[in-house]
Amino acid sequence: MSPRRSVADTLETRQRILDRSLAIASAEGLEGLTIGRLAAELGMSKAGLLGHFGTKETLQLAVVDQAAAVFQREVPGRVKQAPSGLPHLRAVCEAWVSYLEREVLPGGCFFTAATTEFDGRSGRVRDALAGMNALWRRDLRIHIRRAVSFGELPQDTDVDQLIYEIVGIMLALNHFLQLEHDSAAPRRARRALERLLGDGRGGIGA
Amino acid sequence: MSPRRSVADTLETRQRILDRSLAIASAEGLEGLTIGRLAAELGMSKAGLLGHFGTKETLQLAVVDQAAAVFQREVPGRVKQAPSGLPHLRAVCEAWVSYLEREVLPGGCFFTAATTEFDGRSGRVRDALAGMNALWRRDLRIHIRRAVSFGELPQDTDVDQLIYEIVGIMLALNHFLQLEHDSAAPRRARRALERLLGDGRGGIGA
DNA sequence: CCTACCGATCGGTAGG
DNA sequence: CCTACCGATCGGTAGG
Repeated sequence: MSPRRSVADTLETRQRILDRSLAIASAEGLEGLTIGRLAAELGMSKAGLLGHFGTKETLQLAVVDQAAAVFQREVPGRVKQAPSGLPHLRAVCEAWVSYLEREVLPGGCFFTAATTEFDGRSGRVRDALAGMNALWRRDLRIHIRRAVSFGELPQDTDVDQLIYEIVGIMLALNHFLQLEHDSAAPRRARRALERLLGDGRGGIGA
Repeated sequence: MSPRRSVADTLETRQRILDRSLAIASAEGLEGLTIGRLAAELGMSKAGLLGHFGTKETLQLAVVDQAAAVFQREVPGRVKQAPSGLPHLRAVCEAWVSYLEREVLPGGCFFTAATTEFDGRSGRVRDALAGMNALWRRDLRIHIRRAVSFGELPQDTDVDQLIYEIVGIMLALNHFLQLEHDSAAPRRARRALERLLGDGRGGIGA
């Protein structure tokens, strides 16, 4: 009565495809992820592979979700125990730096690469990437607001300005690590963050 | 005696190819710049087009040079009259923000897009991009050092830290403009720069 | 600068 | 999950 492939096997295959896809896409881009190459690396046929996703765009959307899951696990997932407010914000930023420093994914931050690749286009992949970025900024905003309400950051802190500057620090970290292989970059990122969030005196007033 | 195509005509055609190539590449990436599409948009044959460059890689390298020429004209070229030292550094950064704000190239900063696209690869294009980035950082370094020696920035300024943070501000500007179409981003960039370079008191000490 | 052509690869489908 | 196949496009070349 049981099918030759159980549901569990199917899900496992799907996960294998996604893991390999994410590795390829973070190193070579979401367009560089081609069906033929992916099938060859996985030792399966293109048709068998496409059976799991239907089209390349659906695969790309699934890869975006997978990347978000990895980021969620490696950054906010590592600091759940940090006290609310400024300590949590600092812990999240440190986990973010560490995530980039450890090169969890080959080619650095998947979202930086994919966002830069798709920001000039339109369609569902671009929208999904923009949505993930917006969700993450919302997380940051929550932590910043808490830190302000707890008096750990100045009352006149410009929240969006602070988010802007944190994002810039992370983009620069990815840039100097990936293009220059600059091992001093994580230190520079931490120092810049320290200046923004260090002791509550360096905050960004209005 | 004169050839059907003069040297001037040939150079003009070459420039037409480069201008169009740069527009395509900054919007769609250096790999998205395909010979067939470029030839179609220019109303010429692929063979005629390749006659000017030989291979796609040579074309890509020429596009990198062209992008550098545009950046040179639009950023340092616009502030030659600014007084040496901190005023020059601030003028260069303002021209850089303005360059991104005006969207001189469709799709934003060509170098940001191309660098992210090629940072995980090897080869001449990647090396050319890394070289251009290094040259530009050298320019910034010169201006920062002058500002320090003139006493306009603190003596203990960490020059590479300052470059890191300026680059982050510009990467974030490109990110928020291109992905979020956030019209407040230039203001945030200027504010962040003001905090770094504003009045000589916000400098980055060691 | 052109036409005509090459092998390779693209995303995807038919049929099983 | 497979084989076999599709039309389209890729970078590039031969020959003029």
